[in-house]
Amino acid sequence: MELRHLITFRTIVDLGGFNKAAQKLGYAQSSITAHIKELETELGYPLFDRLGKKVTLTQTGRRFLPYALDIITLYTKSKEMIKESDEPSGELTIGVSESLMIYWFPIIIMNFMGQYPNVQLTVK
Amino acid sequence: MELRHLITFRTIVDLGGFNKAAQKLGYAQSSITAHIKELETELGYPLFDRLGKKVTLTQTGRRFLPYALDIITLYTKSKEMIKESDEPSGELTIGVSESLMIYWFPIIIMNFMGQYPNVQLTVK
DNA sequence: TAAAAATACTCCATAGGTATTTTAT
DNA sequence: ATAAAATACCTATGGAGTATTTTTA
Repeated sequence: MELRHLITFRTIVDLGGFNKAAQKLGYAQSSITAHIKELETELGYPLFDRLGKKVTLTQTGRRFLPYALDIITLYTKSKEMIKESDEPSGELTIGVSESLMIYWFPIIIMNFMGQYPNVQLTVK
Repeated sequence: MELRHLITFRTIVDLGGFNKAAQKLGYAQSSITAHIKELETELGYPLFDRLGKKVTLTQTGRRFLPYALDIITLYTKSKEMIKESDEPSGELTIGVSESLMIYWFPIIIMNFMGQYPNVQLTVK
């Protein structure tokens, strides 16, 4: 199972067609066909009814959709989580002289807070 | 993202090594290395600390594991669900003559009930 | 006949295997 | 010295594209 097949699947459902999905995802139309064919083969059932110009979810497709969506969001979240937990976080207290505070510090603080939003900064 | 990479990942964690995972999953050891390398590249972080003879989960690996497990079970469930909803289910009531009932019916019923466990069968 | 998907084909990337090398015990 | 993973290399499969054909509205 390839995540990008699920993404293709979802995109077709969202946009209502293989062509549109191909455009949006930057694939050739035939690649979209291949993605879905792959999924269908793996699941053992067709996901779409092909009716010439229109394409509709089969019952299997309708049932499979929520699983596909869940898997996509799970993987997305896992990546976000990894990224986030790589960032500095927690509390940080620093002391600084008044003169420095006036000239340089505001800029430095702004930069820092922008870069590390999960650090709770206290200035004394 | 390839589901089989996640399965490989889980198997390594379960068995505690690339070689054992390779054996269990029927891959060559180098393929296991490739699977993990692929995952690590995609996530942007190493999943294991390689310590010569031993292999340990990194912090990222530990954090990613539950997501991997969830994705695997989700996909597995989706396939089961599709299979099940393909099977006949519901209630079925049939009438049968006594003579037939005595000789053939028991066998037929047993077969039927074995094949379609979701059909509630009533014999009159 | 026009719009959309399937198919045929071609090319290249990559998955998986074998054999070898590296590394920590 | 040994057990385990990484690496180098090779082959075959398959993923993606282009061009064409099929289909039904």
